[in-house]
Amino acid sequence: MSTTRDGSSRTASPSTTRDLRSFDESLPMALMRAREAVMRRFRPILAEHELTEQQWRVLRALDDVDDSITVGELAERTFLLGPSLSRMLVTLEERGLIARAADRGDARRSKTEITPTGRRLVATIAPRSEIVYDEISAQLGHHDLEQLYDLLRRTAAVTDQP
Amino acid sequence: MSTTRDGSSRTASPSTTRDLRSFDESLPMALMRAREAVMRRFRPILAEHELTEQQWRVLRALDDVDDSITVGELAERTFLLGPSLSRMLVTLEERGLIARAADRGDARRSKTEITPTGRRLVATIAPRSEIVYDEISAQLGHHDLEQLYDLLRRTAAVTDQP
DNA sequence: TATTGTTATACTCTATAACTATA
DNA sequence: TATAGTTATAGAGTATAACAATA
Repeated sequence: MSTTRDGSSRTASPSTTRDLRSFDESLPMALMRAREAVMRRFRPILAEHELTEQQWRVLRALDDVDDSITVGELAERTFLLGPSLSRMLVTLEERGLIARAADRGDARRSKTEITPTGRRLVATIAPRSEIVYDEISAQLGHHDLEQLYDLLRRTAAVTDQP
Repeated sequence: MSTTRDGSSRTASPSTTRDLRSFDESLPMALMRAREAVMRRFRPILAEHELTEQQWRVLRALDDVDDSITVGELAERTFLLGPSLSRMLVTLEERGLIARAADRGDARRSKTEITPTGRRLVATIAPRSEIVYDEISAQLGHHDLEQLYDLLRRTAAVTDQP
């Protein structure tokens, strides 16, 4: 690698002004490429179960919490907008994968939880997800993988406070 | 961090079977969160210039190559599907940001290039992109940032050959 | 017969605003 | 008056198939 990023002009650059890191090497693209590589293996598995990537995010997020959570909380965790999520929850409820109930105490809030059927679906898909994970773990090694997580966490933290 | 990922059951896990890494900690989500953090700062800049994230990817990819490239090549580099790209190119051409011409030699191929207007737009936006980049660079430090790139590259390589 | 790119079609998600009902 | 969630609406991207032109 060893790309010059110290503010000086880059070696192969025809421009005198400071360049963007080349497209292929830009951080957003590097992140997207890594994610694509992971998801490319995983999307067919989801498709078999007629789940979109976003619906899977919702199920996984709900599978993680033991209790039910509000729509707002769920939107934050899944990076989905309220309106998108709202309609997705209708679909997932119709499929019996999630259940909703009004919050006792604050009737504006609607609490969502995953159903046993939903948990079974997650449990069915989970092992296939592990295979992809293991490939990456084997490739990078445990130490480097943890380091990747750490670097990603620190990157995400940079712009957490807008 | 130090999550147990060696195949043994996890400490806080109620399940006897092998768990998924928790949703928040899953690799795709970690990658998405990092990317979101970067793009959250950048999207408003693109919106000012009425560009979507995908249109920006196309312009950046074309700005990178000195020559014109085929639609297929462009699709690969930008992670866009042919039909999506095809329609986007019409829009970008109408805006005078790109130009297309039939390939001499193989009339099936259509070669695309960025126009001077397109390059000016990229040059206008680029410095704002650098600010975001510098924040991350400052936070992680040069060494760790390069390491992040290296780890992302190795992650992407894992599933390159399906 | 295979390849390159475009069109057609249906669906999903994004994004913003407006609305309902609570608080 | 502010908040939580839904509905409305417009637009963009995804995905697959079908198609035209060319190799």
